[in-house]
This record gives sequence, C-alpha cells and structure tokens, in this order.
Amino acid sequence: MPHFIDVIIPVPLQKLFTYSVTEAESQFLKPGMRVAVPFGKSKIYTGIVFKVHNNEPTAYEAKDIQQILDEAPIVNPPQLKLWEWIASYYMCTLGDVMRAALPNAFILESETVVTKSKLKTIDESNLKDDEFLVYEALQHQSSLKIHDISNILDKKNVLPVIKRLIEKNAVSVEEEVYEKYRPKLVRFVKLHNNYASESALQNLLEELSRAPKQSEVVLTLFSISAKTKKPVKVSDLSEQSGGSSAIIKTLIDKGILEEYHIQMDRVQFEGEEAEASKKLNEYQETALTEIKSAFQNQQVTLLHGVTSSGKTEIYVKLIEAVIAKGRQVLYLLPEIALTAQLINRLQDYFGEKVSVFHSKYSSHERVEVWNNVLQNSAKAQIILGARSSIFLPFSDLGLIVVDEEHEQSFKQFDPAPRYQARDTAVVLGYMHKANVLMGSATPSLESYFNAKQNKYGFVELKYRHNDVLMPDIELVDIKEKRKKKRMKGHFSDRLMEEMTETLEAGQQVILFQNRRGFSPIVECNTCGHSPQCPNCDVSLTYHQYRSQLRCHYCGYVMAMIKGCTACGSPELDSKGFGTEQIEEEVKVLFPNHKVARMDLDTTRGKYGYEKIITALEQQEIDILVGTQMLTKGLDFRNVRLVGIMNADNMLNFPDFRAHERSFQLMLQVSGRAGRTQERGKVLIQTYNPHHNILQQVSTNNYIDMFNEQMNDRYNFKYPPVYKQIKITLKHKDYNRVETASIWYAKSLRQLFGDHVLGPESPPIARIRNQFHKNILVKIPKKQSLSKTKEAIIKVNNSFQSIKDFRSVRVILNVDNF
DNA sequence: AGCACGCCGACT
DNA sequence: GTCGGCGTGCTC
Repeated sequence: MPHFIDVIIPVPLQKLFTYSVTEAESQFLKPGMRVAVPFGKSKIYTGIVFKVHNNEPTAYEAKDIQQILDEAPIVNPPQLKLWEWIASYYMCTLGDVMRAALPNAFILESETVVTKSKLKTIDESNLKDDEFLVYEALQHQSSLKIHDISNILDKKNVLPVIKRLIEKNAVSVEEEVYEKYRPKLVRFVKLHNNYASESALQNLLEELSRAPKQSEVVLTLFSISAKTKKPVKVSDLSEQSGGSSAIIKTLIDKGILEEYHIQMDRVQFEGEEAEASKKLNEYQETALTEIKSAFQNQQVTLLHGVTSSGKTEIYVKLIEAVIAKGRQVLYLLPEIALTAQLINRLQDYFGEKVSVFHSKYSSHERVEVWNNVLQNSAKAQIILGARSSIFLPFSDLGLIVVDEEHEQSFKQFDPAPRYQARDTAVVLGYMHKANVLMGSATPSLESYFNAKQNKYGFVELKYRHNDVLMPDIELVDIKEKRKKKRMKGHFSDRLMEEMTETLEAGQQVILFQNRRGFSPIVECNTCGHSPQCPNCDVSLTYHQYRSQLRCHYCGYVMAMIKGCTACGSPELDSKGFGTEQIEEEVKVLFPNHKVARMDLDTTRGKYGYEKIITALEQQEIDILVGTQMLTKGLDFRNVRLVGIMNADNMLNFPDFRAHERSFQLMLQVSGRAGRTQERGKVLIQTYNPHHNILQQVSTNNYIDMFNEQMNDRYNFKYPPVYKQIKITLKHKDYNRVETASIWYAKSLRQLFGDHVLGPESPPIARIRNQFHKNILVKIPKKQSLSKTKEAIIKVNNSFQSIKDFRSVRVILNVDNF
C-alpha cells in the first residue's frame, strides 16, 4: 500500500500538499513533525505534517519528501486544531498561520549555492563581462550565494547570468538547506587532570612563577571554583583574572587547562529566590472570591478594575492556584506593556517558572521558550508574552490572563493571519478547558457587552490601592484661552501654573501628545504649497532634531527644505504639532528642569524604552513628553500632574471607535498621575470642553460612555452589535482598483444588500504607491458567520478568475477593529 | 508568495 | 539586434 502525507507549506496557498513517503516513514511520521520537501522547480521548503494517510492523489503524481527534520512533533494536536480555527475564522491559509506561529528558526529554507564546475578547461574568452566577474570570484571563493552575486554584479536579477554560466559549464548550482537554530554553547575551563594531585600542582605553580600573568589566571580559577563550586566560564575567568583570551589559550595549548562546552539556555532567569505573594486588601480579596465563583459557571470573566487598583496581585493569586495543580498559565499583555517592571514583579513571586516571549526576542531565544513549553518544563510553566504567545505549544493550560484587554495591539493587522489574540485566547482556553480572565481599567465595548449579555462573568474593583483617590481631572478650554491671549505656544496659563507648582514641590509631570515629530504639515506662506510624500497621499512630517521631513506611512525621508519647492519662497510655516515641538517649548518655558521625550523615535533600540523609564523612576527627568506609549501600565511613584496637550485630534479621528479609544487613552494616561498618597491632577486641553466623551472622562464615568457609545453602535450597526469584515483592495493603478472594487462590492451587494458599505477610498488613498479601496460587510448576529464567509470566498474566487483583476491584491480582515 | 516563461519597449 | 520590464500561470 502506498503511503502519503498532507503537508502545510508556509506560503499563502489554500491547499495542503500531498507527498509520498515510504512505509517506514509513514510509521514514523506524526502530525506536527517537520519535513523538508521539494516545492516548485528547485526550492526546498519546510512543511508541517498535517495528516498521514493512504489516499493516492489522482490528478498528479506526489513527489517524495526530501528529509524528516524532527524525531518528535514540535507542534502538538491542540495547536493544529487552533491553527485550523484561526485559518477558517480569520479567512487565511494554514500556511499563513504556520508562518506566524512558528519561530523563524524552525522554518528551514534552501538557498541556491553556486560553485565552480568540475570541468577544468573553460574558454574564458567565451565569457561575457558579468559572467567573467562571477567566474573570477569563484577562483578565490569556493562557493557563492545568490545574494553575493548580486553584490558583485550590482544588480538584483542575476539568474540569467548564472543560467548562461551553467550552459557554458563554468559553474554548477545546488540547493543548500541549513538549520537556523544552533544551541548556544558556552565555553568552560578546568584544570587538566594531570594536575589533580597536590604535588603536580605545586610543580605547576613553580613552573609558572616566571609567567606571572599565567599564574594569576590559574590562581583566579582556583578561587572562583572554590567560591561557587560550579564550572567556570572562560568569560568569567578572563574578566576576574584580567588575563586576556590569548593567555588562556596559551594555558589550554600547554595542556594546563582543559576547555569544554555546555549547552546553555539563552533566556535565563538570574534573580533572587521567590518571595511570598502579597496579602490582598479587602477589595481585592472580594474580587478574587467573585472571580473564582464566576469561573464556576463561566469560562471567561472580565475584571473591570480602576487604574492602580492592584489587578496584578489578583492575577498572581490565581496563577499560584493554577500552577500548584501543575497546569500551565499564559499571561498575555500588549507588547509595549511588557516592561522590565512587570517581568521583575512576576519573577519575584514565581522565580524561574516564568518565561517571557515577545517579538524583541531573537529567534533563537524563541525556540528555547518554545521547546520548554513543548516539554512542559517547569521553566516555562508561566508564559508572560505578547499576542504571538498564543501560538506556543501548550499541553495543559489552566489559566489565561489577558491584561489591558482593551488594547488594540492584540489585533494583528498585517500580514495575515489578522487575528485578535484576546479572542483567540478564548478559543484556546476552551480547547484546554482553561479559564480566561480579561482585565482592564477601561474595558473594550465588546468585552463589556459580552459581560452584560452574561456571556462572560463580570467582576468590578472600584477602589485604588491604599485608598488613593482618583486623580482630579480638569478641562481647559483653549479656544477661550486663545481669545484672551492666555496661551504660550501650546500651553495654557492653567497648565503652566500646575506645572510650576508640581515642579516646585519636586514632583514630576507627564505631557501627552498623540503625535510624534515636530509638526505634521509644513506650509509655504506665499503659495500655500506643502511637501508631500512621493509614495503616499500624505504631507510629510517635520522632524526638527534631525532636520528631516518624513513620511510616517512608508518611512520616506528627505532633508528639510530651505525654501518652498514650488515657488522658492523661504518663508515656511508649520501647522499642527507633535511631541518634538512640545519638548522644545518646555525647554524654553522651564529652562531649569530636565525634559525627555518618549515616542517611537526615542525608543527604537532594544533598551531605549527601559532607559527612559529608569531615568524617570530615578527622577533624573522632571517632565516627560510622550505619545500613547506612556499609557501602558507603568507605575510611577512621583508623577503628580498629567497634561493632555490636545484632546481634539483623537476625538475627531475618522473611525467608529474614535470616541471609545479617546476615552480609554485619556483615562489610561490620567491613571499615571498620583499613584501614591497624594491626589493626582490631570489637565485636558481642548477646543471643545462640552464634548460628551470629555465630560465622561473627567467624571470617570465608564457606564455613561458605554451606554452612549452602544447607542451609536446599535444605530449605525457597528460592532459589537454587528460583526464586520473589511475587504481592502490595492493596486498601483487607481482606475484598476476602482473598477475592481465596484465589481466586488456589486457582487457582495447581490448577496447582502444594504449590509455592504463602499467601495470607499480611505482617508489616505495611496500608501507606498498603492491605491486602496475599502469595502465593509456588516453581519447581523443572527446571520451565520461561517456561511457569510463561505459566500465571500465564493465572490473572491470569481473575482480572482477575472483576468483584469488578478493583479489587484485583496485583503480580508475579519473583526477589523 | 516565489519563480519561470513569454511577450514587448529601450538601448548599445 | 539583446536586455530587462512585468503580466500569467503553477506549485503536490
């Protein structure tokens, strides 16, 4: 009987691919193992075995696999089930999910390697210039990669050259597969066994008395191993003895020292022993009891706890209970909130049971965490991670915590799979029969709605830790202030007063402006022209500190212009303002205080973010200016005043969630003020102080906000009342997307009528030289979601079969918010 | 998604 | 005349 396997290939193709295997291989292979398979003309890909079976394909002949890459599955059955769910719910392929789920280092790729041909006699005069260059290079190097060749020839498409060289028998090519993951080996040294005896040692030291550096190294080795009783790392030895690696090498060469390697985890916890978790206050205690009882009936529970109410301590208690039963815990956080602060706090309680997983980790580090989870090792019983940690190979999850549940960044927008990690976590929890706890000070409407509908359990925590009062929020009408000339730049007199008072009391100020750079528009005073991005339909943002104009959509950068590019006039004006400009103004207004800025531009490096936070904690900064990065769960003891420079630009954002988001953002920033005994103060500058959202923010009235926003959502058929799927079409030719999107929307309308909106050009119609069109499908709760998706897929298939539309890229985004 | 094949304009 | 652009089709 012939044997076959169905394999997931990491390409966005709907189908699985069937390969033929031997009897023995079919016995050995299990779903979730990796295989290397030939794909297309020459490439070799890594695939995941999905199914082992005996059904011979009829339409084609299955190829043989190239190699089996694992001894045991690296993806477990519950994961494959989750992959299938994600692919079907978020309308993408299993290959897309595989790409997102597996650490990069698991996906081997083949690379074409060019080597010199074995035939010795080549008529060099027969070669053309570029062919000769490659041939010449191969005389010095045994092999070249495609990438090297394009460097040598300084062009991107080098395949024709290689092809001609092959024809002339000058070179040959092969596909080289290599494993990306290598265990980290650390070098250790010990004294050679020859010197184990006392007398031999004595002799050695005498021998070395004329080489003081060497004897210093040997003596340090003794003292370290006496102290720690552990193997001695070469790096430690070199550091503590002051002996260079050359000296150590000499000792090894002489046979005095012996070197050896040990495989080490890259991700290691180096800290104190675990301490006991904190005792909860009465409110926390009540909330904990309520959560536990909610979990009796409900798989998911929402914890609505005001900022600084001590939600983390409650999570800690729940985690303790779950790990005591030997089950695993996943603690999900938005990427940006994954700070050293929180990691340390959890490690203080749970020591090395905590592993961290997020995108700043190298792919080797991720493989290690993956393997630890797969083996259900104690090191990875608790995973603290960003959205992609839902893909880890859990075998027995007992609890998932989704902290800052309202955060948008749980949703992946690009590339596919466009999943919402919070919602996927609920499905994951269901598969493992694990409870899911969502926590937030400002829950998303959809979660709060679910709680109200009794789909989720609901627990509230209304009081701040130590009974600290909620900050006092004051709205400042800057329209009024401008009229009365009480503004200095972007600062109202009220804000100045409060800042002065706070700074004089030796306390800190946070200023929030949700836009980076200096000013978003540069405009010529004479002709009104403003520089635009050549690739996108947006104005370029002025960044003063580098004297550049930049596009925040495609990353285009140019030097700041000296005069107007249209009329040459040197008089340029800037409109709007960003964090950079606020920072500049603060420097002028408060010259004696230290200012820092926190936005995407100042936190680029791996530790950029930490540096600013530490400086603020240690009070090296008096005033911190920043974007929404400031909002994420940071606990600053000495911040008393928060200033929101302009509330209007977020309220007027063209999105149905703009109001909800503004409310969340403002309350979250406000929560940074006054976390200790003293009551904090928040000033919100706005042109429209009577806006309902601002009133609701200033009274911390979540319920009002919820009811009012839900009203709109009912009236306008938006989520969470309706589900929605956004379809985006992109093409570099405007007319092509336009015709295509009209066709697409028309076909959808035949099925769903008025529940189809668009096509519409988004506010920024062109990004990276691609024109965009959006179509929105609204789906009533009663309508079957899976049937709707099937219908959309049908429309999509007929769309793809029209020749003129095939080059239009289509993006399906389920729950696109 | 890659990658090969094939057809057409822009240069030496 | 060739080189290289990209539209079209296929991948077990």
